[in-house]
Formats: sequence, structure tokens, C-alpha cells
Amino acid sequence: MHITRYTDYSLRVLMYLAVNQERLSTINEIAQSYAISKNHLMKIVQQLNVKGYLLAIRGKNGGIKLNRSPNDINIGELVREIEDKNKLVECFGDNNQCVITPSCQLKGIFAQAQESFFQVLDKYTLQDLAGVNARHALGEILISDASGPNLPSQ
Amino acid sequence: MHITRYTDYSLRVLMYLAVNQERLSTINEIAQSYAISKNHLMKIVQQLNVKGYLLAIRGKNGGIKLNRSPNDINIGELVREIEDKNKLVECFGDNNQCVITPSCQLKGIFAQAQESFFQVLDKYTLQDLAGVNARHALGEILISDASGPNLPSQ
DNA sequence: TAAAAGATGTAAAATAAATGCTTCTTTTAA
DNA sequence: TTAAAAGAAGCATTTATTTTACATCTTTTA
Repeated sequence: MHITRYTDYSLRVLMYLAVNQERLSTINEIAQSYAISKNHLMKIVQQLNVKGYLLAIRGKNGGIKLNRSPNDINIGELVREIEDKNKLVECFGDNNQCVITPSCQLKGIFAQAQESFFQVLDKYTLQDLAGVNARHALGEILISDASGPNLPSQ
Repeated sequence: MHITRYTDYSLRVLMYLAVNQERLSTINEIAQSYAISKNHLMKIVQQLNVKGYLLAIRGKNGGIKLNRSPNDINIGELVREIEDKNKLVECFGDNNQCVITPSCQLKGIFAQAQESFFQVLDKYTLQDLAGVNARHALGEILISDASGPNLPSQ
């Protein structure tokens, strides 16, 4: 597994777009909303664009929006696509140097555990994350007029 | 999750001790067997000692050995004890800055996935990792006479 | 045609993890 | 009773990974 902030942000971008489906959002606006690095976000958006999760429209008045319906975007599938799954333990990777690999049961057990992890995520879609119930509350928290950063209240 | 080499090594140490239950092993010997850092290993052994998984005997002719039976050492329990479980996504940690936490379902879903991961590990013991079947093969791979490093054959 | 928006590549900074080094303490065999 | 073997502990360094920053594109449309 090893979920990085990269994946975390990817999910948050999609949630943002899900609650603002009716209009275009900009990277700037999203970065400000979450108070995170715009530059990092650009790369995340790019990857989500390449993978077809969102649509990026260039030029003046451009922006980004979801390219698929929230209930069609599966969380497990998304995380599997973004995260490198060959990093759980040394014997998962390419340059495994562990001498006992041939007779060790560790890899199989951890692979099974990892699969179980993803199978839970497979049960949810973006709809569940930013769905009907969450939508109202999320909409209130996230800025929707791009008028400036919305700092954490804590 | 975020399984580090630290946990990986912890498991390997216990596997080593499991296949060599009848005698004392030394940190030096284990570090050489796996061709890993002795210094790092010392800290790992220390923690395993404090947590009661192994017994460290000081002084000349000292060494370490298992303190519990292999089928009594549960992998899930062990990994839970060693790894910091509050790192999966930002909202798991103490200084969570994510503004949408109150209405976001991410934390719950990932917590559920993590639990599912551990529940798979809960089904196995050290016996399963270095058990009867593995024991013979492991024993052949690992040095048992402390005569020097046993380099990976690859 | 200028400004707004995303695309891309490289470099730097921050963080986390692993390793190395040094100085203890304990213990026991000679 | 002392020297050697073994672990304990703390600090420093190195390495790897992740995140952020910067600079320079391209596209598009008011």
C-alpha cells in the first residue's frame, strides 16, 4: 500500500469536482480551498486527466471538471491505479535481496492482506465519499465562488 | 499501514529464531545471514526484547532466542504493535489540516480497509511463516554455524 | 493579441527511514 | 578478577522518498 499524500490529494480533487459538477473549477481554486501546494496539485490533476477521470479545458475561462459520473468512479480502482503496489515489503519489489524469499511465506500473506485492503475500497465510489449526504456539508465547507482561501477553522 | 523495512526485518529475525529454536543466535550472525545492517538490527532486536517476543542474554556466550512459541506469535498482532497505524492518510494523524474532514467519508473507509488488512494477518502465526514445511528449506538457506555471510545466490 | 488556464520538465526542500559510530553495561569463562 | 563477548542506548550521518517550487512552454478565447 503506502498511501501517499499524492493519492490523498487525488481523492480530494475528485471530491471537490463531484460537489461542483455543474461548473468548471480551477486548480488555483482547489489548491486554495485545501490550502495545499498548487504545483503539486497540477501534477495530480494532470495524471487524473491522462487517466480519464477528469477533463481539463485550457485557455481563458478554462478549468477542470469530472469526466465520469461519481458513482462510476470506484475508489479501489482509483487507488490501485495511482499507488505503486510493489512496495509493501522488500520481497514485493524488483530488486529483492532477501535470501529467504524462496521458502518464505511472507509475500503470499502480505499480498493476501493487501488484496483484502483493496477489496474494501472496491465497495465504494466517489458518490459514497462526496455523495448525497456529504454533498451539502462539503459544499458549505469548500469555497464555491473562488473568492479566496478557506482556512481550516481549527 | 506503511510497512517499513523495520517491520520486515522484525519478522525475519523472528523467523530466524524460530528455525533455530534449539540454540542461541547472535545479532551478528543474523545480520550476516540476511546481509543487512547490524546497527539497525540491534534496535529491532531491542524492541522485540522489550515487547517480550524474544529473550536477550548478555555476556560471553550470550545471544537471543524466542521467548514465546512460534504458534503463539500472531503476525497481525506483531505488525500492529510495530507499525504506526496513524499514517495512512492525513486525516488519520494528529496534525490533520484537511478542511473537509468533518463531512468526508474517506477516513472511515480507509480505516475499514486497514482493519481488513490486519484481519488477514491475524489469521497467521510465526509458525505459518517459518513452520514445519518452511522450516527445512529455511534451515538450509540460513547459516546455522555462524561461519560467515551467506550471500544471496541471485 | 494579451491574459488566463493548463502542460511539462527540472531542481530544490522537507520528511522519513535506514545505517553507522561511539560509549556504555552486563556477564561469564579463563 | 579481569578481559572478552554480547547486548543497550544515544547521537549523527546517509540515503531514499515525497513534496514543493520554479521556469518555460502551449492552448484558447474574450
